[in-house]
Order: sequence, then C-alpha cells, then structure tokens
Amino acid sequence: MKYSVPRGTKDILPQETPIWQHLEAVFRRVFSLFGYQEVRTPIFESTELFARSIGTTTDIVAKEMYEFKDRKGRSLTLRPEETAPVVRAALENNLISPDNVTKLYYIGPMFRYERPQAGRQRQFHQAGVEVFGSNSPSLDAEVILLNLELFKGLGIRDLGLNLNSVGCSKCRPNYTKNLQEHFKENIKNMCEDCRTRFEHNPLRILDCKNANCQQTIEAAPASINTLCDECRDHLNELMKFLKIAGVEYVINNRLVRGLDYYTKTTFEITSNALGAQNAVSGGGRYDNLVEQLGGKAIPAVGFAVGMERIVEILKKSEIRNQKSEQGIILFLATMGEEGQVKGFELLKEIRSLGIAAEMDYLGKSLKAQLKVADRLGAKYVYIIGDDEIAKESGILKTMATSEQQEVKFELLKEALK
RNA sequence: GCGGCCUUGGUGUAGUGGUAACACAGCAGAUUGUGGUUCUGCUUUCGCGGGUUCAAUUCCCGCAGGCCGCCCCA
Repeated sequence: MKYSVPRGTKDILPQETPIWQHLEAVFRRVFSLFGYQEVRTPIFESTELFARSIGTTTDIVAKEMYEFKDRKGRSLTLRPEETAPVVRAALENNLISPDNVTKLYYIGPMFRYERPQAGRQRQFHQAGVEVFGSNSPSLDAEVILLNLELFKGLGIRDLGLNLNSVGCSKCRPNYTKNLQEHFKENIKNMCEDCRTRFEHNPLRILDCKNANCQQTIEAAPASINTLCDECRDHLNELMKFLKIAGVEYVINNRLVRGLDYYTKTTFEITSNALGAQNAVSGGGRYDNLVEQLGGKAIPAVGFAVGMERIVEILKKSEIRNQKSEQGIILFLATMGEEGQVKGFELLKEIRSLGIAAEMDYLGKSLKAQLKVADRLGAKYVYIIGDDEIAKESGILKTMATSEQQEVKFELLKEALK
C-alpha cells in the first residue's frame, strides 16, 4: 500500500457512518431541546488563542499542538479543543453579553499530537456546549443534565459522574499554597513531572497516577476545604440542584482538569465499558476566560464529549441501531443497448418520485444483475431486454416472493406506488 | 515522550530456512434471459529497509504502523 492514513487518524467508512449519523442526530435533537444553537468555527486558529486560554504549562499546549506557519509566517494551530474558538467567535461576532444567556453547541474534529491508543487519536471528534452569561449553579446543573441526557438518548448506561470544584481566582491561590505546603517535604521523592508541576502548577500534581507519588497525593488537602464562601455556596447549590434532578455523583477532589481556564465546577463522566481512556466527557465552569480573551467579565460553563469513545461503547454494547439506511426499492436489470437506454430513462423517472432505484453499469448478465439486486436488498427488479423493448413492457419481479408480472413501461411508476 | 505485544491475499486465520495453506467475500460457469442453496473454476498476499545465509515470508537489526499500559485527555 503506497499511501495510508496519517498516524493516529482514521477513515470512518460506510459500515460505520450510520452509527455516527445516529449519534449526531440524537445529539442535535437534545441540544436543541435544551435551547442550544450550533456554531461552526474554523479548524485552525491563531496559536496564541490556545496558548492564552488553555495555559502554556498544560500538556495540550506544551506538547500536543499541531502548530504550523502559513505562507506569511503566521503561527496557526489545528484546534485541540473548541472552547477557546467558540469564545473567540462569540466575542468577535457579538453573540454574548452580561445581560443574556447564550447557548451554543458544536460538533467537529479536534487535533492533538499524542501517542495513539485505543480511545485516543490525533484527529478525534468532540461534541460540546458552551453557555455564557450566568454564574448561577443551576446552569452548571443544567449543563450536566444535558450531558447525561445525551447518553440517555443513546441508551448508554454504566456511567459515573465525578464532580469537583477548583475554586476561583480568589481562593485558588490559597489552595495552591496549601498544596505546596503539603508537598514541600516529600517533593524530592516524587516523580520528575510532579517536581516541575510543584513549581508551575501544583494543582496538576493531583492528577499524577505514579504509584510512588500516590501516598503523598492521597494525604493532600482537598480543594473543597479551602474554597471561599462564594465557591463553597456555588458547589453546595449545584449539589442541591443535582439532587433535585435525581442525579447521582461522586465528589472527586482529585479531579483537576488539564486546562487552566476552569474555575469552580469541574466534572467528568466516565464509562466502565472502555479501557484506560475511559472519560467520555468532561467540562466545567470558566468564569474568567471571556474577559481574559478580551471581552467583558462574562461567566460561562461548558463540556465536551468524545465521540469516538461513544461510538466504541455503542459498538460494544450492541445497542447498535439497526441500519437506518434505506435499501434500494427498485433495481433495473437491463440487457442490450436499447434495454440499457430505456432503463436509464426509467431510472431517472423513478428517482424523481423519491423512490430509491439503481441499475447495472457493467453490462453484467441477467443472473449477475439479479445477484447484485439481491445484495442491495432491492424489493423489486424490473427486467428490460430485447423482448420487453419490443412489447414496450418489462417484467416486474418481487424479490421476496419471486412473483413476476408484465408491466408496461409507462405504467411502472403506478405499479410502484 | 517511555515500556510491552503484534504486522501473512479484500477480511479473518494457518504455516515453513528452499518463494505459502484454509475459510469467507469477489468474479465466472453448471444447455446459452432470472437472485438468495449447492458444485466447479479464477483473481489477489508474506508492512518497509538493511543484515546473516547457497537460499528468508520464516533468524537478527532498524523504521513505519497497529494494539495495550504509563502519561494525558475526549
């Protein structure tokens, strides 16, 4: 094979596209049910946008970006996530204001230069939402409910919801200080990553899975204990709303997310049906990002769902919906040049009635054409050979019963209704 | 970025230091214009590059790709 897909990318073939289409249809339905409208932003943005918003010390920015220079030397990057582009687009087009709630959703490919693995690709697809304009915890709850509704709509079960609060610009510094305080003594025994994190981003130490570091991490103070009153209330309110909605969750105070812009609420939904890459969606609140990117101080919440992972679950769990693609209704089996011409003519007419029809383009034998028709799942085959041309009527065969009847060319349309 | 396993026709597999087998799919045929069963035949292959050897698909090294774990995340 001379050419193959670039590492970490995949072709989504006809065999699989029905699942994707179904997935997207369900998502769109749920999104609009909750009042969200779609935005489509460019696949690439200025590198600066991502560096600014996601944070220069995060893995995504530090080592996973598909960055390139265009012909004028501008530094651009294939979007690794969609929150920053949506904020950018919303600001640039005046879609948001402090006085109104704006609900947006997106579906599309994202790019991260990572080592491929099951459930992790370099080009993958996310669907997600971003809501702007309210700092009410009820909105956090709604967003989480919406997220769960997405999975419910697909019949996916066995999910876990993890919840945490990473505080705000007021109380987070206290927490980082607490963490540094806690890790100070043991940091020299911890892994290299943790040591750099200790300097630049102590929060991220909590994310470390290294066995040696675990002990120290487990004893680390939880962020929810150092939250300021406002953040603490916010979390309590959110939990109250979730309770009202009957949503079960687990407080996971090790849940820090890999992007710097989160404030207060962070959450992640995991599936038991997957391997190591078990997070199917994740998100949280980001009250400072809009302002940070040049807008007014407008609070926001959002999340993103990993679509490949959902597809994996659907495939495994056999929830797999029966192929929705409608088969061919009519196959025109033709013989001889005149038959082919007549078939071509009829094909056009039949299709104009909205009936899916197909014909032979290879000059195959009648036997072979019937075989093809059978494989296509055709309900009827209409046979046109020299005899039929002479009589101006073809043979309409019902595949399931093998019954045949003569039908005049001009009456074929009627017969199919 | 690190580690482990893997790479044979379109697909799934077998196998050997002397150029490869099976199943399914595909195509064709079984009195010449009729499908889904059966039978027969045909097409297509040892990821790439080096090395060892008289000879490698089989042994060794490198690369690429895949899978799994770490990391991270969706």
